[in-house]
Amino acid sequence: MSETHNEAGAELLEVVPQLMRAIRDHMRQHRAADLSVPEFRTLGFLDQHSGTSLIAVADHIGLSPASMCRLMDGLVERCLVTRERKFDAVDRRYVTLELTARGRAILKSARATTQAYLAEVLAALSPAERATVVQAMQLLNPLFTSEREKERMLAREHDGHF
Amino acid sequence: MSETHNEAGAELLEVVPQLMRAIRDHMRQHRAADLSVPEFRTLGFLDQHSGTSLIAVADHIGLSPASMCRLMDGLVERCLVTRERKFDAVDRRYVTLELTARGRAILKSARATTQAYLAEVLAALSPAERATVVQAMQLLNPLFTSEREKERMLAREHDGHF
DNA sequence: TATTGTTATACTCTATAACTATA
DNA sequence: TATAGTTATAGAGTATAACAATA
Repeated sequence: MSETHNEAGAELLEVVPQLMRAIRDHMRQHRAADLSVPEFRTLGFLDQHSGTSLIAVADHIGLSPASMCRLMDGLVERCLVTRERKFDAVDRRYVTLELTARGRAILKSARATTQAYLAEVLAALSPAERATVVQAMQLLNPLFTSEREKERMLAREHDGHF
Repeated sequence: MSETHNEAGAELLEVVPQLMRAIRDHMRQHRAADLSVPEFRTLGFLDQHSGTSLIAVADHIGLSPASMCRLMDGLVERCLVTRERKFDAVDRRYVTLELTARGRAILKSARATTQAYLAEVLAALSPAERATVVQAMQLLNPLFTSEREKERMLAREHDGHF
């Protein structure tokens, strides 16, 4: 366990909570979209994986199935997502989740607003510095996907499920 | 608002919540220290700013004074922090917050454990890649300190308070 | 009047456990 | 038996508002 490992770890531990708080506070203040961070991420996942199942979303976002189920209740109630049980499905235990037109619109608007806020803050950096940030995020991204999701993605390759 | 701003913003929005969840989940699982992320950060701040006030900590961590007061109740109850009203103080509205020996020990242990976890994950990166991560965090750190804390640090220069 | 800190209260987020339906 | 999803319940975390003491 070298010094550089620990230095990077220490920096993450210092900075990530601040970043997270800034993002969360911004989203909370911005009443237009009225999405929590997990709700926002859920809509983003459904946008890219239309028709996916509850457990798949839960694994990706990192929530328990029960919590995701409740979160989804809220999204369905607000008409941002449709949740269907298809009785002619191959496996009738699965539910089919899709964005509505309204869900797509809200996602787009929330994404634009939050990215604009972040862009404003990041404007203090030089283009080269921003490139460093992008690069770091791309390095970190694959390291912190949940074990469950990795298993699911492997299983998908074999089964062709979803 | 150039493309690079938005790209960096988009990456942050994608990756930061995942990082945060990994950190939080790890801390929650690790029952030894039994600290939430804000509690951990609070101890860290008190370690570096011994004798500071409630509002100063609240501003730094990004919690309302009321929430920080409750969080501090818990730390005091667990004998990790002392909270004193000094009746010979210059300004008797302020409270004096300090780590106990136990608080310092718990902080050190929690920091070691979490950094070890992160180091393990970051071991998948090359030294150069880890350096990129460190650099990015150091760039982001000053950008996301709260407005209130900036004001407070300016005021401190004038007043010599704390 | 303004600020520090506290208490009261309520709401959001999340997890665990127990359950149903399907495989 | 095992898995997908749901419901019930409880706990953590946080905010707002109202308040006390001090400036």
